[in-house]
Amino acid sequence: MSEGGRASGAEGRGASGGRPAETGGRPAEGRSGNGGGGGRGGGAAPPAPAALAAKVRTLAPSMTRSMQRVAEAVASDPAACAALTVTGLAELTGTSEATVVRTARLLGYPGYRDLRLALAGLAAHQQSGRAPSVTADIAVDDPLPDVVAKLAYDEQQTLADTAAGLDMVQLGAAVRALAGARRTDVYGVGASGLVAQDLTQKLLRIGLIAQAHSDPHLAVTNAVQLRAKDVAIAITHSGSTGDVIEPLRVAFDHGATTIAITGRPDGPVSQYADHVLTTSTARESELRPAAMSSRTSQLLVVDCLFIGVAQRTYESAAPALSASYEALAHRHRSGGPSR
Amino acid sequence: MSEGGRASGAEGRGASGGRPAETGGRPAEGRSGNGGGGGRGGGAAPPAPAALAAKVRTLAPSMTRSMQRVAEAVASDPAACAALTVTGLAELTGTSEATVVRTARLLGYPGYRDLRLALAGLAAHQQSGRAPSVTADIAVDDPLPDVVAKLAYDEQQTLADTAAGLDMVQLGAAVRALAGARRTDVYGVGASGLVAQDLTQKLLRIGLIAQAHSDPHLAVTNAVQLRAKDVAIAITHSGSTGDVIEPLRVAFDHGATTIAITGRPDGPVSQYADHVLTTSTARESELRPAAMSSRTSQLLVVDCLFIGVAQRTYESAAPALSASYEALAHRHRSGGPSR
DNA sequence: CCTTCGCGCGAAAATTTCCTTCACCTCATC
DNA sequence: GATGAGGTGAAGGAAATTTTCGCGCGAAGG
Repeated sequence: MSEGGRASGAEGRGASGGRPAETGGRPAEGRSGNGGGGGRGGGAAPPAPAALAAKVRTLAPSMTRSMQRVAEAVASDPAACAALTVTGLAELTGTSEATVVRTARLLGYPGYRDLRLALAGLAAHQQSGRAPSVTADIAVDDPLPDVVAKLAYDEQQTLADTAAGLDMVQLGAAVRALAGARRTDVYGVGASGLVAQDLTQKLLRIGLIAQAHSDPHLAVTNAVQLRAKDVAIAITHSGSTGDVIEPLRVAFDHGATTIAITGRPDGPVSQYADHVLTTSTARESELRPAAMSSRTSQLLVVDCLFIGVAQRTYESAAPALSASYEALAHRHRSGGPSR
Repeated sequence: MSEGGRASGAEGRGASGGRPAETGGRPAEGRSGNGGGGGRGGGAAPPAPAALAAKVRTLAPSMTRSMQRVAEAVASDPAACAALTVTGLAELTGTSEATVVRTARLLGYPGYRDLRLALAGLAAHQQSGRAPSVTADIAVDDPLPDVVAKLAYDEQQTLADTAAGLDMVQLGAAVRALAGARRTDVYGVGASGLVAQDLTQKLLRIGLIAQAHSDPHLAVTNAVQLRAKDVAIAITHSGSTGDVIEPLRVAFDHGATTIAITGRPDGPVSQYADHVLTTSTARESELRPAAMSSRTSQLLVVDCLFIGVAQRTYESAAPALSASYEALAHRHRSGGPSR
């Protein structure tokens, strides 16, 4: 075979651009018959992107009986055929390997191998095509895979909504306040309490002084200590959680810069907030309380705050980050994953 | 690219005799096979439909250098790799055919042939999706709007990867265990501790008995109390957090059903886990530690668990949900401060 | 009805591609 | 510096794909 090496001739990195063999030019079109139509190098025959079924129908008349059987099998169930070897497909269609290869050639591929690749792509394409009910609410009898898909989709949606709805001016102001704060208090109860803690953990990691409060009494007690240049953040989805508003009000009255992260910017909490960051409110269903998606939204806002602050205080944040990382290293069991 | 000085430098050093737990037998044999749930024995590991990039990132740390090169090539340009034979890809990555095959195996495919097929499918998939312009890492001098966009995009990606990579068999088994549990303990420290609390809060809301532990000592103390029919869940991104593994081990030894939620399914934590739920690992950058995206991923898994359990226990969950909702209603005020 | 010819078809050889085994080499540990 | 445990690639074997070649069926002509 003069064609010799696609692979061997590759000689490496150039390969990424064009495929090895073709670029070099075929030595001699020794291949008789077949009009060379199959070769990608020679003709302008596109490997057929996804319109395979159409091609099958177009070419069907010019096919022999056996080839039609193969073509039909391929067109009707690409996924199944992609999983079969040449021998398997031959058996399935009651034909021979040679016929399968001939069919692949007729469809425009150099051989069965490439047809199979295209088939796999087509199958994947079809797979993605069907996901119609994902947008529906989660039902009690949804199978697990649907639950996962719906949840992931919903949360993605929440993220997009949040990002789109974030007021950059408010965010910027909040970041500036945080970056220059002497200390920062974060108030949140329930699910929002976890978000408050998350923010606190992050701020501590870059060397800032921050504390989260879930206990309303302690929160107020601490809020009294705040003064100008300090920052207080209240996190509440409803915007009307008294236990969180109260400490924020105290902080506000004592001259601290106050920030509210809420899904209801028109709620009571905003009264005492210098800056309001709005989280998105996703539709809720019985199985999926609002708290669930609000958490996702809140966390994104918190992350944005964190990154923003880290950027502005990069000089001190970077060392602090690595320091906290180092400090934790030994907590990971040695003998762990080898690599 | 992310591997410069990979985080795991910490874990690397110890490596005293511990094979990655993947295939290794469990320390305590003779436990129920649990309906073939165990994925390790060569169970029905899904060959990964389109979540290949995620899988690469998940498994990259447990790969050798050469394999990482192959994996990276595959992940960065699936289309090009799909066009290459085993020899071609070996040359492209400067490795040997054996290494390519080994990598394919590690990614969950029987051999390179099947990886190649999946690659073709992935390529077709990417073809349809637009190339997002915000894939770059977050830089120190990024303006705030870019930060928000990138963060949101990254987290969306993380969600998609997680959903795609979740093993439904394991998830189903975990849900069943939780739904039938007498009590549930959840272990997590640091950022994962917040996720543990989140899960606990949710389970409590539907009337289950659950408790989160961040204190390793208390966690172990509690783990001793567990017995068959109880469930213990460990949440750790690294898969090698001793403070979390220890209580899980104790629970495991006492006969409880154990579940691990980790980004490193090959890590030590899996040794003591009846069911392993894998979270996705996003690429990390200096400003965006891995802990950040792992949290998103973990939360999705936790949400899936929650919904799954709520479905299975709907009769009791629904009333419990509304009851807890009612109980909190008065905490939200419409006007001024109360109390 | 028989012969001749063309052509579709498949079995098996030829070849490429993929997988496995084994020995070498590197690196880490003692 | 010795020792051992993998990572790594080269070569050989297995499986796939592609090509070759001849059989058999049906049609046209004798």
